[in-house]
Amino acid sequence: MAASRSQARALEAPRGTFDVLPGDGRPRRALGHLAEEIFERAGYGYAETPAFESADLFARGVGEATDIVQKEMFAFEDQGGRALALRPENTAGFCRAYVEHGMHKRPQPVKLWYEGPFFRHEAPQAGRFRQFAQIGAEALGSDDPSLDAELIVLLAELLDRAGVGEVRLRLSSLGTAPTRHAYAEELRDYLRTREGELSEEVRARLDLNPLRAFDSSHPGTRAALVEAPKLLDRLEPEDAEHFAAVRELLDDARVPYEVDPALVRGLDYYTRTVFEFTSDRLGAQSGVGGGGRYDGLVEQLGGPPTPAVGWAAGVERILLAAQGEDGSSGDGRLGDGVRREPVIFVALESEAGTRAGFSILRTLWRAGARAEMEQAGRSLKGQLKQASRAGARAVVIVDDAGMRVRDMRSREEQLAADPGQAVELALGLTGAL
RNA sequence: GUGGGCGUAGCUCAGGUGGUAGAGCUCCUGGUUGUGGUCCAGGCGGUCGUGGGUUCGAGUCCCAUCGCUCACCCCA
Repeated sequence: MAASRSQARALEAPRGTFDVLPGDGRPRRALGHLAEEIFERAGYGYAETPAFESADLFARGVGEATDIVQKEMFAFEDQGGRALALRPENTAGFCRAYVEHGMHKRPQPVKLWYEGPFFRHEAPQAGRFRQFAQIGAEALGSDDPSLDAELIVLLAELLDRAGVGEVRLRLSSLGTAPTRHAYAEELRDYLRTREGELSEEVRARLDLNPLRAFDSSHPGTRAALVEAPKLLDRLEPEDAEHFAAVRELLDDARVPYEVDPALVRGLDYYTRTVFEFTSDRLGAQSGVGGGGRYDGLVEQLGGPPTPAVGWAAGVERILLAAQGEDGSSGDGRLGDGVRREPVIFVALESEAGTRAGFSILRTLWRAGARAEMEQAGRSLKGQLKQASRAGARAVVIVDDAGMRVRDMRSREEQLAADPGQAVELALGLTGAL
């Protein structure tokens, strides 16, 4: 993966980015197609927002106190002095678009899905990049628990059909903002009484966001948290009801999950339901997809009060998990099913053949056939080898005398009187006629 | 940002105790195979990450630096 020449160094892809080469391209595209199929069936419309937005959107949307905003944003100024940032996630952007385009006037809920690149300035690691792709879905405009369940079911289906293998689904509820804030106070007070046992990081964050203590792997912190009050026990009755309804629907759908009171998502906007799918096929970055409800976000961004749910899944992580241990095939579902039409290869035995060959190539394309022509000056032997590699069923060989069509299976050749007949013969061999 | 591992041809890697670069694969050519998927031969391809130092001489030793990678952290 690493280039090595110093000359090339300056021209390497930036740290934390990667090139998608043809080999990786197929499963990647297949994942997108799979997502499209799943979402369209469920009534989700494809939407896109810009790859960069006003930096303020993320500060207000994602949360000033989050790591994402505090230290991971690619922020910059444009020539007009506007403060912009590459989007670190999509929810804030969709909410902005929802407000900007008055989507609250549409039939609710508005269901959207997306796929695209996101940017976070983090130290790269297995499954973690500075530019990465996410597939995600959001449903805005209803607090119905069936939306929470629906989105989780859709994500479960996507992961399953992508072939990521066994996943774990953790589920919890954060309640609404006020209960969460009250709980944060309570937790902070509790943790203060055991401050000596906590890790330095957790102590430093105590004021900013005590809930984050639950993410810590520090032994002392974990021990102190065992006896800590649980947010789930502090939910308002209607939040608890909502959570129970979501669980009921998941039970009915036979989606296995575990309720994990320690599940705290790192974005400030979450309310009520939160969830995360993890896979042990990944390294330390075990999360393949996750999300939750963000009932206050649209309003916070200047829109009408609008409950909403959504999730995002990491494309690279799904691909990584779907790859399996052996590194290549794995469950092998992504893109393996696509049947490809046979190719017709146009071989040139003389330089003068280029014009005739190119004309035949265009005719084949217009006829809807897959066709390629020799363009590297190879010997005929090399051309046939190339035709083989390209998956050719027929080869049209053009020379000074005329042209003939070779059947790559029987190795038999037929003379063609003119280009029209050559095309006909070739199409006949590939079954395209 | 911090720590561990690693940086030799496009890819995967060899290169005890320093002596001035190799293999396999890929690609191309020729031969063979009925002009292709086998086999044989040949060829293209490397400022040994970079800079400095020690030395008559460094891919091999020392220092620095950059990059990759894994982990912490955080998250998709």
